[in-house]
Amino acid sequence: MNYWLMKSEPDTFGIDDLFNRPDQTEHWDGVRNYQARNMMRDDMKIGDQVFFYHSNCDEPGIVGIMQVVRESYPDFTAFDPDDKHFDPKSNPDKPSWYMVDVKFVRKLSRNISLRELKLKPELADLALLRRGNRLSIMPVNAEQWAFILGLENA
DNA sequence: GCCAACGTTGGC
DNA sequence: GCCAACGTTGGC
Repeated sequence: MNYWLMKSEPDTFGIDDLFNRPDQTEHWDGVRNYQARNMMRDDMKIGDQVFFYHSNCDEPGIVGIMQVVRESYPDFTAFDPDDKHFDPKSNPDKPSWYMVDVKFVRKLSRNISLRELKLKPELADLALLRRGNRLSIMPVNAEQWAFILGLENA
């Protein structure tokens, strides 16, 4: 099983929005970066666990856990001229962009903030903390996953 | 293929 | 609002 971290701005789509979705499930559309797309398309498998990260907000950090419940399929929002993430170069015959479905697992008992994560030498290699990394989807290894969960009740 | 200009992300 | 760090675009 693989572990991931996915970013979203809570003003647009936060952990509570996922919680309130029918079946507590949503497609993760709008990813328009090739590296992130490749991870979703090729590597994200059903059952993979994902940290939900709130970005661009008062206290950026990890707020919950979700899991992959559907593997990659074309991101149809790329075909819709009225959609914010419309991409004229993508079409149903040859889609450029893919997405997965994720399901709410649980909220963390507290927000494990970016500020806190940065203080931990154990997380020096976490992709989220690497200089200049703006990817919206990043891998987390098993050790990092366990360490971060260990912070929850610390 | 190079690279300058531009747009976006996202922490602060 | 600022700005660093990219990724993308397009002229050449």
